[in-house]
Amino acid sequence: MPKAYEPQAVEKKWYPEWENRGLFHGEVNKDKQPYSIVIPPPNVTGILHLGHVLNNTLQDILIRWHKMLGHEVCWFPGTDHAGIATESKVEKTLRENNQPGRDDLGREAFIEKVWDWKEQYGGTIIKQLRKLGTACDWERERFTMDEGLSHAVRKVFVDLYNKGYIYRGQRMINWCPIARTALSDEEVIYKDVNGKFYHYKYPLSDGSGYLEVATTRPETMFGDTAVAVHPDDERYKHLIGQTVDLPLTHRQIPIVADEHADPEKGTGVVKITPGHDPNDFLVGQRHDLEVLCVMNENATMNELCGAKFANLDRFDARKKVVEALEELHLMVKIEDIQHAVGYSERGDVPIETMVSAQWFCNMKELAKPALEAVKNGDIKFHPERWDKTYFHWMENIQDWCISRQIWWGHRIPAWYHNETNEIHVDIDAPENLEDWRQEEDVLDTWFSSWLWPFSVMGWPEDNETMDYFYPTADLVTGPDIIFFWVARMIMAGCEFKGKIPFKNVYFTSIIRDEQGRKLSKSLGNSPDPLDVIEQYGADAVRFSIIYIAPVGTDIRYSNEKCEIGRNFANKLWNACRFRQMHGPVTSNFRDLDGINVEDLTADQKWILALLDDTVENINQSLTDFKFHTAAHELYEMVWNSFCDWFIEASKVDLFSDDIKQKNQALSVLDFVLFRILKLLHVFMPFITEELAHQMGFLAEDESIMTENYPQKFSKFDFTTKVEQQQLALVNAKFLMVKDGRNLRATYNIAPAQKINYFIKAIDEVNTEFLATQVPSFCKLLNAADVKVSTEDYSGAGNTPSIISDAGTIYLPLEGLIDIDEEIAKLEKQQKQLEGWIKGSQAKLSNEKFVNNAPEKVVAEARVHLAEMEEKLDRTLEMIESFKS
RNA sequence: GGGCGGUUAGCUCAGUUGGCUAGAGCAUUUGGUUUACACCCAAAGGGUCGGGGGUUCGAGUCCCUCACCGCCCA
Repeated sequence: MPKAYEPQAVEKKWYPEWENRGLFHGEVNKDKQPYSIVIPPPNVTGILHLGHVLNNTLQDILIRWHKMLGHEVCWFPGTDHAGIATESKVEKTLRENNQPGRDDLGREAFIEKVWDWKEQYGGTIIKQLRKLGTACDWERERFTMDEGLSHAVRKVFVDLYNKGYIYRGQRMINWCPIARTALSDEEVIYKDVNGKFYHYKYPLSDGSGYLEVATTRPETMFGDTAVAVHPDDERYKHLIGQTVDLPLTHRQIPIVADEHADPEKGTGVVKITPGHDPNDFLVGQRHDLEVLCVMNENATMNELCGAKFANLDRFDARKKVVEALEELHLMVKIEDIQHAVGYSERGDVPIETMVSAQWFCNMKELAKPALEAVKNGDIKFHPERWDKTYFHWMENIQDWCISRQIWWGHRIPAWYHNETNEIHVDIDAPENLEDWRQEEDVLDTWFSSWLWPFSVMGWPEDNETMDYFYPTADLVTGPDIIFFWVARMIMAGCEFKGKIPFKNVYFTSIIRDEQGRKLSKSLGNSPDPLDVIEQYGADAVRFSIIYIAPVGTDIRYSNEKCEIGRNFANKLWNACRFRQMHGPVTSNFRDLDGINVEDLTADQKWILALLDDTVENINQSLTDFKFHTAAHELYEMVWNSFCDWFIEASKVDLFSDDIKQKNQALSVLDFVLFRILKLLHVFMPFITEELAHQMGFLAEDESIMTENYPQKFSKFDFTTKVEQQQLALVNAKFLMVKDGRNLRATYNIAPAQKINYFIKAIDEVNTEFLATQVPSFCKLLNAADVKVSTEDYSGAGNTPSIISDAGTIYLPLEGLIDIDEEIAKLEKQQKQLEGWIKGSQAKLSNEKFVNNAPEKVVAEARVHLAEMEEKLDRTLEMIESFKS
C-alpha cells in the first residue's frame, strides 16, 4: 500500500465495476421494502456545478444507506430538456459559427439541430455524475422529451383541458424580449435598481388646467387609456367623467374613479396603461377600458406610438418621450428612486408585462390536496420552516402561464381548423390533418418536470415498477425551485396518481463562495467540480461538502476546504495500512467469535462501546436528514477516538509476545475497522470499497455496497453499571495521559526522551485500575516507567505535577523547576476552583433549584461539587508542600 | 410593506425538549524524523454567545425589543 492514498485509480476502477455488476439496478422485489428517489433532472446540455455535487451526494448517501439497510432501492436518473435555455444556447452557437439561424432554418430544421446538439453534449452531465460515484439506476435513465414522457405531457394537457383547468386567453403575462416568449410569474427575478420617477402633466381637455401623474415608465404613455383618481379624493371628485388630452398623441382619455389610485401617493392621480401593467389591467377591466399593446415582441415601440417613436427601443423611447414632454413644458420634476424591476433570467433584461394570448392552467383545485398533504404531515419538509413558504404560495396560487413561444419543447396538442377555427385538443392529431394547423407554442419545461416522479416510471401505462416504487421516498432539491418544481410535483402526483409523489423533501443549502456570494459563471467564482475531484478525489469532495453543509444555512465553499475530506481519507487509508503491516485479517472480524466480554481489555471495551454509540448516532442522524452531524460524528470517532487513542494504545498488545493477546487485539481492530468502513461507505464509496478489499474483509466478487449497515452490536452489553464504571476509568486514564504530556511540553522535555512519571491515584479503585495500565501509560507518554500508588509522592513540593480526575500525576524533575511559578500556577487553579465551588454551593443551597431541577441534574451537581472540593484539597496540599 | 433565516474563538461553523467549567475544524504559537500517516503527532493561547430588557432556581438556548446582514414574496 502506498504511504498516501491516491484516489484517481481507485475511483476509475470501482465505478464501472459496480455498474457492470448491476449493483445500481433496482427491480421489483416483493420480499423487500422499496426505497426510491427521483433525481432532480439537470438541464440536458448543462454541466456539473457544485450545487449538483451537494445535491447528488446527499441522494447517494440516502440510496446507499437504504440499500445497506436491506431495502430494494432505485434511484431514477435523467435529464430535462430545459426549453428556453437549450434553445438559446443552440441559437447562440449557430450565430457564433455563422450558420443559418433559427428563423432561417425554420421549425423542423432547427429542432433537428437542437437534437443533434443534445446527442452531442447531452451526455456530459450524466458522465460527470458518475465521477461523483452516484448509484443511479442508469438502466432507467429518462429524458423529458422521450416519447413516453412526451405522451404523458400530452395526456395531462388534454385531461386538464377537458376538466376546464387549461384554457387559452388574453391575459397579462411576463414577456422576455430576448427569448421572445412569455414566462410564468415564477420565472421573473426581481432586482432593486436605481431608476427615476417622472412627474408630468396631462392637460384637461376643457383647457381648465392639468392633472399631474407620476411614473417610472413614461414610454408606456402611448398605451394609456385613462387616468384614475380615488373616488373619495375631494381634490378630483369634480373631474371624474371628464377627459384629458394625452400628450404626444391625438387621443382623449377619460378620468375614472378607482380605488387603485392612492390619494396619499404623489398627486393621487395615476395613469392607467391596461396593456402593460397588471394593476392597470384590472382597473381597465373594471372600467371597460381599451387595452393597447404599444410594443413589438422585441420590446421596441410599435406603430401605435406614432412615426416618431415607432421601432425605437423602449429605453430610447423613454428618453425621447421625456425630451418631448420637456419641450411641451409638461414635465414637472424627475426624482431618483430605487425600485424593484422584474428581470428575465435568460436575457438578463427587464421583462415586459403585457397582455397577450397565451395558454393558462388554473391551479386552484390542484392546489387543495397538495396543500393538505403538507399540512397533515403526509409530506414533510426538512428543514420544516419551508412549510410556511409553501403554504403562502399555495394559498395565493395564480393561474400558470404554460405556453412558450419557442420551438424546443412539447408542442401544445391543440389544432385549429383552417376554416371554422374550431379547436381540437387531443393526444393525437385530428383526421384530415391538412385542414388543421397545430398550435405553434410549446409548453413550459416545468409542465413536463412536474410529472417526473411518475413519468419516469412509465406513466400513464400501468406497470409493476410504478406500483412498487411509487410514491418515492425522499426528494433532495434546492429551495430555489420549491414553487417551480416541488409544489407542482405534489399537485401533479395528487391529481394524476391520486397519491403524493414523495414523503420527505430535503432542501439543500445554497453554496456560496468564501465571501458569501452566490456562485456564478459571470463572477468566475464557480469552480469546476471535475477539477476539484481530480485534485482531491471524489470521496474527499463528497465528504468535505457534507462536512461543511449544515442544515438550512448557506455554505461558504472554497476548494481548500476539500482538504478536510482528502486528509480524512488519507487518515483512514493509513489506519488500514498500519493494520495490514501486522499481518492478514483475522477470521472473526465480523462477529468477534470466540471472544467473551471478560476477555476484553479495558481499552477494547472502551472502543467497542464508543463504536456502538457512534453507530446509533449515525443511523439516527441519517434518519433525521442530519448529514452534517453524521459526518462530524464519524470524523471525530475515526480520527480522535480510534486513531489517536485506541490504535496508539493497542500498540502495547500488537507488539506483545503474548500471541493470544496480540490476536485478540487484531480481531478487535479488524472488527472496528470494517464497521468504520461500512459506516463511511455511504459518504466515501470508493475508498471504503477499496480498503474493504485490500484488507481482505471482502472477497473479490463481493461489494461493500451489499453489506449490512452497522447496527448496535448485541454480543456485548456495556450498559451495566460495572461496565460503565470501567469505561469511566478508561476515560480518566486518557485524561491523565493528556496531563502527563502537558507536563512534558511545559518543561521542554524532548518528545523522544524516555522519562518517568509518578501517579498518586485518588482511591483504591483507581489505583488498582491504573496499575494495570502501566504499559499503556508508558506507550502513550513515551515513558520509561510509571509508578502508580496511593502513597504520597516523596518529591511532592519539589516536582511539577498536574491534578487530574483519577489522581495527581508527577513528572520528577527535582530542582529544575521554579517554585514560585509553580505556586502561582497552583494558586490560579485554586482561585478558579474556589469560584466554581462557590457557584456550585450557591446553586445547591438554593431550595428552589434542589426542588425544581430534575433529580439527575441535582445529583450531577452534587457529584461535581464533591469532585471540585476534592481537587481543591489536593491543590491546597500541593501549595503547602511547595511553600514548606 | 409582509414572511423567513442569520449574528457564538482571527476565519468557517456545531451546540437536541433551557441543566456539568460553551465545542470542532482551519489559522496562530511551541516542540517533534516515537516501528500507519508531515494529507502527520504532541502541547498551548484565543469567546462578556450582536445590543438592551424580561421569564426562570438556572438562558447561547424561551419571550419582547433594537441594530446589522442575507433570502423569498408583494
